[in-house]
Amino acid sequence: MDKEARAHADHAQALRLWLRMLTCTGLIEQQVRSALREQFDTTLPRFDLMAQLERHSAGLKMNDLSRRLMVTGGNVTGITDQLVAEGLVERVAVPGDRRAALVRLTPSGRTSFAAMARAHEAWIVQAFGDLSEADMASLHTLLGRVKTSASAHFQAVLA
Amino acid sequence: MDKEARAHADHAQALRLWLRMLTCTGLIEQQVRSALREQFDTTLPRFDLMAQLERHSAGLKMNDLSRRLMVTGGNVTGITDQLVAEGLVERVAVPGDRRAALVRLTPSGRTSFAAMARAHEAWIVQAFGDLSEADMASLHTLLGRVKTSASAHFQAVLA
DNA sequence: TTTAAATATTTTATATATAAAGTATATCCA
DNA sequence: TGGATATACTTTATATATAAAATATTTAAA
Repeated sequence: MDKEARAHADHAQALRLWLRMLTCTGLIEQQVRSALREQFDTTLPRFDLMAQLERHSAGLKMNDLSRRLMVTGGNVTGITDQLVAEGLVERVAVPGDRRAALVRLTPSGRTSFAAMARAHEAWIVQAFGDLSEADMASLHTLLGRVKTSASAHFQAVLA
Repeated sequence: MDKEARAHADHAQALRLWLRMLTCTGLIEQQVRSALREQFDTTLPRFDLMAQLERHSAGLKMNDLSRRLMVTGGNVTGITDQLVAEGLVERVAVPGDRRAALVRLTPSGRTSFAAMARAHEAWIVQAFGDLSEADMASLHTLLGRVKTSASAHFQAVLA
């Protein structure tokens, strides 16, 4: 196979791989969304936000949530408003800074999240159920390489 | 390690793997969205819809698009409306069925998509640039297992 | 110390997305 | 044939998501 043919093959391979990644992620994500809605009457963005707060019991500023969830601040405002309306989360004033507000789980939110997290874990374990521990370890390693590679070339493409 | 401890380890491993999959997919997807917007003033859903039409030059029914893109019919209606407004796509009556409409690329849409597809391929190749062919092959195989596993357990969770 | 710049968040306008209801047409079958 | 069903699509209401503008407050600087 000459250089050009090999380069062409690489392109097709990378594209096929990307499509399969999207398929896998989408498949599991749809399942999680669907189950969250049916079993807990909630959504994935709300679950994700609560998961961050669960790890930081003192609360997080909107800004922190925005960075950790990798979404815009306006988005965090909307989801937080929903969760506040549902009594699962509360905004607390920050003593030294009247611009900011800490968001944290209410007791009700903490209880509610615990149940969802248990179920969520079970869904994920089930989704990967046919893979051996070795499979999962290899996959984790290879995806680590993808993460590094994609991050490294991110700036280049934007520039 | 006893049975319970091993089970616990599995859970953590599956969750970590899932989070890493989400990170990788999100990283590349954000990059693609951003580049599509900056370089072609369009969006990923529009690109995806046009990609389907490119593969079926005779056109696809809304229904087909909905299944292939794995989104609801209402969603396809909205994106198609946008593309029609931009002159990239057209709705054509189906001879035997007055309910249905074929959607297909206009000449302008075909030209426009060709340029985007070329760039898209380059972005993806770049994102996976640090992986060897062997890495990509392994990843493809392992993700095949994930796809099968997640599909198999999909019904079980919903039931 | 007043202004300028930076930070934290919300608001606005717009684009996806979904589920569920609505409209129109086709098909089936008694 | 003609009414029940199914199919194809759109519409509606609502929830995410973004970018960009607006608001409020803090910090830095001249």
